Amino acid sequence: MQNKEIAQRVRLFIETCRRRQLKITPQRVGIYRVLIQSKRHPTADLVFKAVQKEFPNISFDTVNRTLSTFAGIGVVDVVETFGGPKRFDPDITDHHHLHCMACGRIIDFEYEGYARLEVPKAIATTFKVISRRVVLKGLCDTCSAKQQMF
Amino acid sequence: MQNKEIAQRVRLFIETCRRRQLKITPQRVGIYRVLIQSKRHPTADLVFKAVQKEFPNISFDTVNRTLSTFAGIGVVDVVETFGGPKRFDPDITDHHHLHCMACGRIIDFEYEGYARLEVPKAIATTFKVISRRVVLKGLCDTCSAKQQMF
DNA sequence: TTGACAAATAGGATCTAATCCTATTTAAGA
DNA sequence: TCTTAAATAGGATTAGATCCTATTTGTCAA
Repeated sequence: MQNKEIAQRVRLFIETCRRRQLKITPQRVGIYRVLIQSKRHPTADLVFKAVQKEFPNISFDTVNRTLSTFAGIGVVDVVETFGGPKRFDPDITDHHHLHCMACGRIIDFEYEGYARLEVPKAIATTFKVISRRVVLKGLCDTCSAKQQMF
Repeated sequence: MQNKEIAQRVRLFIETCRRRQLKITPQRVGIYRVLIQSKRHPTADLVFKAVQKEFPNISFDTVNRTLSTFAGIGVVDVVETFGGPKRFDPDITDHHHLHCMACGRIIDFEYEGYARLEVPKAIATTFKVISRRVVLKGLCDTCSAKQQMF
């Protein structure tokens, strides 16, 4: 990601914080910068370790709490998992997930075929849908090569 | 669920265990019976508490380990969550999920529109898909009535 | 600018979920 | 039966997440 793009996204992020009356702290900006540059679906611990390079005294609690705050204002997504630590997704545009059941890897993909996954009418009336995603479980190429047991 | 249906499912379950060379222990059968009669998506702890009524000395570890074993042989599903304890789904037929972001409730639904969610060709060649599910996040009726903040 | 105040942070304590360890028991096949 | 490997109970340990409180800091109004 270009420095220019990062700066632009940080600017938008700051706007969002103001709109939501969240204080702009150096920690929050630092965490956000790490997030948008991290490879996909980091855990709080991974973000913590990365942010520590810039803020040696930052606490895990701050990172974790901040990630939840970000999720609350829609700046980051919490992705579906099948156990284990929470994972965050800085890519909040529409996309879908493959989950490898053997190694736990999550692979993003986009597909127009799912572009307008329509919500059944019966549901639309009782449930306010905010995001929609297709989740495919299975085995990635490396893992299915290794084992025949599934 | 009718006693007759339970007995039939237990019979099939026992067959599956034999096929996989798993010993048929009273604990396993007890856990399985609780599972198929439990309301949807119980945690290991919930299953544990229910099974304790029949087996006062059963340990949590046994229940938890057994649930993983069951998931391994496809007798139960581990469902996607967004943090918190693992949840198991005794309904292994195709269906989809609504997740309420406020109360955490998971609501099952079926919809023919999603019946044969085709897997993109590019993916089918590198990833062995075992299950497919549409996951909708949002707010259930009770929660969206309470809060306007999303 | 400065001062006041609510919000945010650091750091440790606590809680909860999950897994591991080991002695004992038990299912299943010979 | 007898044997053996698998499974269990129960406690210990680990990992992830949250909570608590004293201190610091961003923001807004004077």
